Amino acid sequence: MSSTSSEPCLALVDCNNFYVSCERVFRPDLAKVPVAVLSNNDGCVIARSEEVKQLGVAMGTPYFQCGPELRRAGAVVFSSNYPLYGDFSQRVMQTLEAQCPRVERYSIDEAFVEIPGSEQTEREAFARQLRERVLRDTGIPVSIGLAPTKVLAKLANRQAKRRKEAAGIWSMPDDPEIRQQQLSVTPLTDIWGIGRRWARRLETEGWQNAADLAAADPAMIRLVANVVLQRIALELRGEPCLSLEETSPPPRSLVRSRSFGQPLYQLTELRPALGRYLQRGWEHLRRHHLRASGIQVFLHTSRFHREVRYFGSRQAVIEPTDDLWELQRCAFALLQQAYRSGVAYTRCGVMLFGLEPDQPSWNMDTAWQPRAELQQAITGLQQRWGRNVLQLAHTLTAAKGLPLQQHRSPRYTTQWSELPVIGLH
DNA sequence: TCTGGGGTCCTAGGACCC
DNA sequence: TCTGGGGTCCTAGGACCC
Repeated sequence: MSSTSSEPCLALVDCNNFYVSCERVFRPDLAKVPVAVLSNNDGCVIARSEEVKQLGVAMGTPYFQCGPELRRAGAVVFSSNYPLYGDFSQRVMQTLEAQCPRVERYSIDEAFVEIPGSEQTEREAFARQLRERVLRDTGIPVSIGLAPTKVLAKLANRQAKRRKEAAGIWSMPDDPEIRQQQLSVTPLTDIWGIGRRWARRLETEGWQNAADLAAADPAMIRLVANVVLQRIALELRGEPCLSLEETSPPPRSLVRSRSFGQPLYQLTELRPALGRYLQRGWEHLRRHHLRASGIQVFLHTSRFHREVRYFGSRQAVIEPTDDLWELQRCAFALLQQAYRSGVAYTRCGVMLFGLEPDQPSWNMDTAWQPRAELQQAITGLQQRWGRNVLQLAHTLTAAKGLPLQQHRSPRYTTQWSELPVIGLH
């Protein structure tokens, strides 16, 4: 077995139980206590501490089902606090970028990084140092999986988390036989990019685990499935097909939507809710100097009830704009078209698509000038005082559609008024 | 009673053009 | 009025991810 290899080495750095870890940074008293974080509207469990996993509470379990059990176990439960998690994510990523030659921010709690060094021991030492650094600088524990490709790094990360003796760092073995052995006990659904559907499909073709897929003829996989699966199979063999993307292309669309705290029936109740989501989307446009050339509005009933079901949506292509009032006029018109009366709506939302960079306003109609200045003023005030300093009045009129958030922790790092207070005793 | 939100990529099929 | 094949673009829907 060679401990030196010329293969480039990637690593997947993944924050452990990320949202829970964020909550614990400011609540060290919860270090050994079962902790769970709920989705918006306090609907499902979306992050679990080790203790909660031990209880057997699965990811995505509705809170109303596992709530009693969590209470019996003395668990502490939080509503999700995205400003806090976003801020911690930023800190973790910046720490990685300061230490690693190349970094791809993959999600709020994961990054692919390039690991320097030609020997496994050297790389693992680097990874170990990186792990300690992130923990020291941010308070967030991470796991690191090392491998020559992204798909293998994902699997290595799983082992880093699973194996106690790994202490958060695990390398995919270089030796082909040992690696094959490892892959042969890896079910298809553990592979990044293969969900339940594809796993079933591949099994009927005779591929039962990751080793089978790695050994299969790539052309055959292309034939049976598609190029995505073919690339995954090649990556399982150690042939890189997915490169490290340090810069991501700007998003082409954005969605803002929420479930309501209680069902809504009337257009007059839906408009303020939609107005709030639209305003969030508009803020994104302004922050990133974008305009939208299309808008879609959707609203629907609960997926979980048998009574009247309805999923309505309407869209329109529009002149590229970042004007809040114009967007709102379109959104409300579309809402009106998609709306059916007598239906219990549990969620609505708006999608802005065809996003493009804001052009200098060479064609600015003078009639629009005051409105552009007004928008500029709003953006300025929001940047200085926070987004809630100014909102369209009608969005405040009905609090009915507001989602439940009964367990939210303070926004320790993003609101002056919610800074943690350290007392001397 | 109570079940999240925000994305990407690929494919198939239709419209249209040369 | 008859005749063919191939390319591009767009959209809807499926699958997957965190």
